[in-house]
Amino acid sequence: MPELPEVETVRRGLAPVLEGRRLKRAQARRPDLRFALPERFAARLEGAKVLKLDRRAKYLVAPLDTGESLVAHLGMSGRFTILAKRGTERPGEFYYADAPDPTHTHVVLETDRGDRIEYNDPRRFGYMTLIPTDDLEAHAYFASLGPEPLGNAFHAEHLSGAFAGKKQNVKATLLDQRIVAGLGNIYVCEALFRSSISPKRAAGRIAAARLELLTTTVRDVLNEAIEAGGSTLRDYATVDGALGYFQHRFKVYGREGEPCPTCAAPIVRIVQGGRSTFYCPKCQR
DNA sequence: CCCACGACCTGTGGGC
DNA sequence: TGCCCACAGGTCGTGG
Repeated sequence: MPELPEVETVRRGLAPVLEGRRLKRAQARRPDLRFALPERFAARLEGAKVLKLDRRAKYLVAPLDTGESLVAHLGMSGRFTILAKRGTERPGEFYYADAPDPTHTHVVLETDRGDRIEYNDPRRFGYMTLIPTDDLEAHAYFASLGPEPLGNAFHAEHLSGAFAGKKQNVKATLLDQRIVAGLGNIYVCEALFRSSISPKRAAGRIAAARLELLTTTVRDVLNEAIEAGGSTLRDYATVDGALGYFQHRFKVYGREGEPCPTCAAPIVRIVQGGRSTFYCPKCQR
């Protein structure tokens, strides 16, 4: 599920049930996700008050009143489900229409208000840990991250500096979290399409004016996806029963062989760095 | 340092 | 129906 917009959507969904709540119970059903969970993981969570729920790049970061922060990355298939106490659902909470396979529910949290939050992750590429809040910025997960694409430090000058001299193609370069933090395979394809930049072009060989456009399209595509509630590629419904069905229509991602929305030439799929890239060879140069 | 590639793990969908 | 392969939203470690 998760690129930046999806993680942000999860953050917004979880914040109302977590922020200001005390964790009455925590359970780790296995000792590891992608990496080993820290020593006494559940015990260190139990009794802690969640001060806030933040996002940095694709990480969720929850500072606790114990001085530690719970840090979670959803990997490829991680998802949180809120099982709100019956009758207490509020707007902003959500569940997935297709219930996750319970055999892959690895972490369960219960708040002092009676809400239950489950972390499910079949592929187990996700990870969680506890880091002293004061040490977050220096931690290996965060120290080398580039700027937030929706923040003020992400602009054309940043990209021209980071791209200077790079022979690597721009697609792979934009996936490098040290250059911009939070982009993933889908939104890189979409932003390059909107910028008319070929994914095969060397990052160091993009004119300044096009980098300006690229920063704009990156922001736009992320903001639109966040507004749409994150593109989970699956339907989800809001707890209050509103028709929450969401189908984000990508322009190129996953559309091999379909006509380019601009010029009708077929969208092409290529492999770069072992991952699929979708683009229009006529529009993107 | 830069870059390409395999590894991690499970599920799903297409082709035969 | 069953089997096998390719592929999936991300990162990390290794080796050139």
